[in-house]
Amino acid sequence: MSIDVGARLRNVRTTFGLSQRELARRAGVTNGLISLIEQNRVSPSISSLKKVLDGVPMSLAEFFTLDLSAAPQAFFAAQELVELGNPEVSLRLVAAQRPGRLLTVLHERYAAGAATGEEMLAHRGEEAGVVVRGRVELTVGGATRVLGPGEAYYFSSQLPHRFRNVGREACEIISACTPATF
Amino acid sequence: MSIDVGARLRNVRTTFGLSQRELARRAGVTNGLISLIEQNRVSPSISSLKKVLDGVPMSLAEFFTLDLSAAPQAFFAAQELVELGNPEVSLRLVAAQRPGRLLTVLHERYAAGAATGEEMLAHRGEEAGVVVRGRVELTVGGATRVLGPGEAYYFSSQLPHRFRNVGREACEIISACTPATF
DNA sequence: CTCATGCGTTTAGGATTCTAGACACTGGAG
DNA sequence: CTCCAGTGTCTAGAATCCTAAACGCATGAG
Repeated sequence: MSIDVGARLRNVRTTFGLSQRELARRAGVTNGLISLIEQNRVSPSISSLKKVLDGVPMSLAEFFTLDLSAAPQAFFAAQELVELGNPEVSLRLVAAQRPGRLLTVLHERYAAGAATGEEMLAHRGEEAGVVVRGRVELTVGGATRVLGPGEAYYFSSQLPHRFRNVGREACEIISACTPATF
Repeated sequence: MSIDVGARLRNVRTTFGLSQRELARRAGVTNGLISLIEQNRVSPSISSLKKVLDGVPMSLAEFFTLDLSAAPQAFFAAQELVELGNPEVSLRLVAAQRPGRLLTVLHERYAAGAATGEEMLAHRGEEAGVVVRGRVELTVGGATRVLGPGEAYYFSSQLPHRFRNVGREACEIISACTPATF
């Protein structure tokens, strides 16, 4: 085998921020299998590799087309950003496929009235961003503020936080956080 | 499995004019395995599918990227022709990937002094072509003739035949044969 | 500290793939 | 016709994949 399936899979999995167990759960296989494949201790059957990639999701064609030796891509067209959200809250990730990435940079778009959810978010690291369109209500550790175009934020992600679009139009934010959480 | 690996492999194999046994020999596997894969009776491991495709040859990326549902390609850039020969005798095949192809059309290029080999060729079907550059000596069933640019040939492929470049420059031929032998 | 939760790894054994060889069929030569 | 060489298919058993369950190691909470 000249092609390193294990390294490819590990790259894909970590790029999408999944643990072996989480990917295994989504794919309907065991975490042990993911481990064995990533160590090249087995050469998976097409059917099981297909199942695993469905959990990402990624096609077999994309998987084998990945060029790991290529110099990291520096520029990305809008269409190249990877969509992680839903129709209400669109989260478009910059450089999703870059291995060992330390930053998560997102182009976020909230429909009118949309929010990050009922529960407050809280995770490790720090995050910051700038509003580019519309008006967004940001709550951080008990404090709440409405931000408009050109205004920005920066806080420790451990503080419970939530974004909510309080305007009547869609709003857009460019955000970053570290370490990479997506 | 939504992806039909068996049909894909059978398409690839027949497109290249190989029998299950011949492909198996080149790939270093058994003909039974080729049969089982093509019937989707097994889901091959990546390592064995890789071995099989190496016998064609074709990469895993190409294999999974094949779009069998696409309308047949009608036009081909020079770079899209598939090289089947060697540095001495270059054979560039038109529409190599088209399944169920009845014709083999080649852009052939012979280096000075190069020939199709010591042995005479003989196979089923008929073939024809036109010389576009240089001078080529063509032997068919005991008769020999030197052809130059604009001259052509047509014969039953059962007759033993051989091509030899007798000029001092490279020569080129556009040839066709049916049924598809490559 | 202990405990709980999460991580990747390892292993025995059941499930599947793969090989070696035989089988049946076809087309061409003598 | 027989014989030969080619084709694809099938099957028992060896080899490999895959699962289930455990392990050891971290990190964070109480």
